[in-house]
Amino acid sequence: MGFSDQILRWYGENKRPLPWRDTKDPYKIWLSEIMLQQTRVAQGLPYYQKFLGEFPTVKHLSGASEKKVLKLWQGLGYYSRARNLHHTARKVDRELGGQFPETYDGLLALKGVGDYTASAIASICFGVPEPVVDGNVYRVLSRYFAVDTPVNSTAGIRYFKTLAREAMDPEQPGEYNQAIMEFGAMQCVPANPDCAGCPLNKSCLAHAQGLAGQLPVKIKKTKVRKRYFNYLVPIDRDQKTLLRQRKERGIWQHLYEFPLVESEYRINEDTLKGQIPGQLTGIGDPGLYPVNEEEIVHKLSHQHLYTRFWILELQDRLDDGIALEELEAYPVPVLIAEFIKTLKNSYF
DNA sequence: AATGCGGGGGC
DNA sequence: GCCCCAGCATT
Repeated sequence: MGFSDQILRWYGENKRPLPWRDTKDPYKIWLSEIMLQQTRVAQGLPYYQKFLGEFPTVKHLSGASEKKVLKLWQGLGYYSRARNLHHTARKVDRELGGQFPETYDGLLALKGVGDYTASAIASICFGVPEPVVDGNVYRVLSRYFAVDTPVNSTAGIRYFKTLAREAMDPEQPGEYNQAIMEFGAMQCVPANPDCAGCPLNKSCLAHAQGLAGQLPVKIKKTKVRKRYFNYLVPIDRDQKTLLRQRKERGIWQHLYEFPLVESEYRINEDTLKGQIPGQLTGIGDPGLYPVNEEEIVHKLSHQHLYTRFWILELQDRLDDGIALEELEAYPVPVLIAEFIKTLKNSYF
């Protein structure tokens, strides 16, 4: 029995019943694939259900505001996915007659759809024999065929795509693609895989050579940047506050946050006072009170954000003040959402 | 060819 | 603390 047959047999006996497994609706498959990019099934699943409940069709998603889409996406991370999702929904709805492209190339042209996602949709929805290569596939193939080429090198990416194409079952590409990914997620796991209990261990080359724990090989690149955030949380005489939308490139694009004073190094209270924009203070001398003495360290993949929040008590009225109850309508980073939560529990 | 982009969970 | 997760866009 060949590799693909073994994978498909294992899948038939072990697959999880996931909601996108019982459909070939391109909208639902596309939605699930975008959400699961660099995201575990357990984390993405509740978002998938939420989105389908709110937007049953691509037309519903197209008709929503970006703000609403980002709000529903809040907490899932990599927010460009949500922006591209919204953009592509409008394109499909308004320019493609509500129909998703049915070819690999057509799908690849959509924003937010790369090689992996185009292959996934094309194979699952339209039976196109295009192999998916995600983190699971890299791991399974590198072990089963004992390949130590770094999977994130240029040569590795090309090699594994070819290997994946040769290993797949072109007769049932959708089933096979889901099978190998599920096998990687459940059986051929990154750490401490249960090779003794694996039905493929007799033909797995890495297992024969005792190399399973050392594959796949990756070129590592971890450099964490430190940033220092001081958030000014205005409270005006009407108990209203202020949010601003992040427009610049970088983290959290298009999400909202309180007025931010950022610095390359840690600053003290007096320095911070000098950095408060006059536009914010208005008339009178505002009171500045720290909420957290100890910095909150918010960790992103490549950044550590050392953060303090300050209440800025204003004498007069904000022009665009937002009542505390209205804050929940705005898409905000988890760091801000957590703060708002504590604010409601303590300060008010 | 490299880099930036979130947040959560496992070990 | 480090690694990984149904990757993609940009430079």
